[in-house]
Amino acid sequence: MSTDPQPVAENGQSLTQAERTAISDKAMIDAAIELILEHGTDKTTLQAIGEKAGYSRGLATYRFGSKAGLYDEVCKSISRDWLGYLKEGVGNKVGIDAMCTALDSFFQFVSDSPRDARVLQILYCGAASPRSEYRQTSINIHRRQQDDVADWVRAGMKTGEIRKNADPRSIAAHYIAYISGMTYLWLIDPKSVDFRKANEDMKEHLKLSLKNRTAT
Amino acid sequence: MSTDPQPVAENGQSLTQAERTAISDKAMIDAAIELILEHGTDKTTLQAIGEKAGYSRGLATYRFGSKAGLYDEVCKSISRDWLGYLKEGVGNKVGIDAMCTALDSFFQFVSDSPRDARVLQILYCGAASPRSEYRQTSINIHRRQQDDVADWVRAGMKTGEIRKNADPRSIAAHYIAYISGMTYLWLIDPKSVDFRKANEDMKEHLKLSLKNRTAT
DNA sequence: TAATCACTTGCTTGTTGACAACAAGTTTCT
DNA sequence: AGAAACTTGTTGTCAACAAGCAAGTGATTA
Repeated sequence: MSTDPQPVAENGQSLTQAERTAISDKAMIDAAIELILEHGTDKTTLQAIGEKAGYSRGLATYRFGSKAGLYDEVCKSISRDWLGYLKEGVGNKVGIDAMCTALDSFFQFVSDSPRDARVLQILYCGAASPRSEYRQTSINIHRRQQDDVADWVRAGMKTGEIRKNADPRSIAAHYIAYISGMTYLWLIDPKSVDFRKANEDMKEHLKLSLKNRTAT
Repeated sequence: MSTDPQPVAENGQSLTQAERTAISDKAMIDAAIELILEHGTDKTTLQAIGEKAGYSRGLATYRFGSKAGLYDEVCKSISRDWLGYLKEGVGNKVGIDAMCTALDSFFQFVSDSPRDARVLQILYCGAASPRSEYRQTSINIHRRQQDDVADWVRAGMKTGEIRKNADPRSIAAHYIAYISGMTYLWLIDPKSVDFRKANEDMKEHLKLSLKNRTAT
């Protein structure tokens, strides 16, 4: 629909194979994001995805193997974007500062790309089903997020900023659970939640509960 | 399979219509819970549910209208159980005490009925999809939970236990997001999370951040 | 009280259309 | 010419609906 079924480069020359697959992959992932937003994962069909991307009903299966395989790629694709925001914002920060900045980065990501953020959350939710074929992707992402946060906490403890009796893993679990749960609440019922205010409160809360009070 | 297709009361008398539907409804909801745990929502079929419950492949659709209608009832059924735990534990408590006790009640529910808890979380996740037919049920439940928590906070502020500048709605959102997110993490990757310890930390955290420090 | 008959409700079976997945074909690049 | 991208033909599964069968209900009559 939106794309030429036989795309041609700007200069009129024909495309390489690699370019063709890159273009069609992106077109299908974008189409999938649009359709998931509109109809949810269950009710979007591979036919609709292929045709919205400007190809045939069969290409999505051919390329990604299965519906779950495509969703897995969508999940990874959006995650990469989000990771870009995170790296840009947090950089080499550690401790409370890193945790607060990551909250800002996430809010920025949700504000800039609410559609992607919604779809990512929908896909994470889909991974909750037993036998979900992209569950492992969600597990890996959430494990890694918890590990990163725990590292920030440990580093903050080393500098003396964070109190010595903090439990990095437990704090990381709380922190990631907060983001995950908040995003879920925002997804199903945006009006019921003031994401910005909640994040500001969370930042206060982190400072209050993690700061070393015996500090110099 | 497990139940007689034409059930008969203990005394040998035949059943009333109401009894028959109650029995078959419960059998199908129980069967759905088992099958969702094993195969997830997508891959459990109405045929499998009907037959596991001891009836025909068509009864589930006939009774609940659709697969989503059945899942909606499963969601409500488990929610009622959980609400029982909550009422039993919290009773008329308010403030920090209510919030801490609710965490204990939830952990108790998850420990006593991990299968139900898992299925409930899976269904909440399913409600994240746009056009999910039981999304409204999830919205209502989460709204109500946030309202209850906000009321506890307000009541705690009135008694002077909770600091005057607290924002009940924001605190409630954080609290419910924590539970929701934590349950998700536990669901997809039980090993990555120590639910009991996280709850203990959360309780500490609530006391620390909500207590009125200008108190008598 | 007991028998019967019209009606309602619970439940099953037949059928249809939509869909994912696979296989075999066609077109485009190298 | 061969390989890779892409399309089309086909199959089995499933949700949903519709039509029918069986069991329960309640009023009437004797």
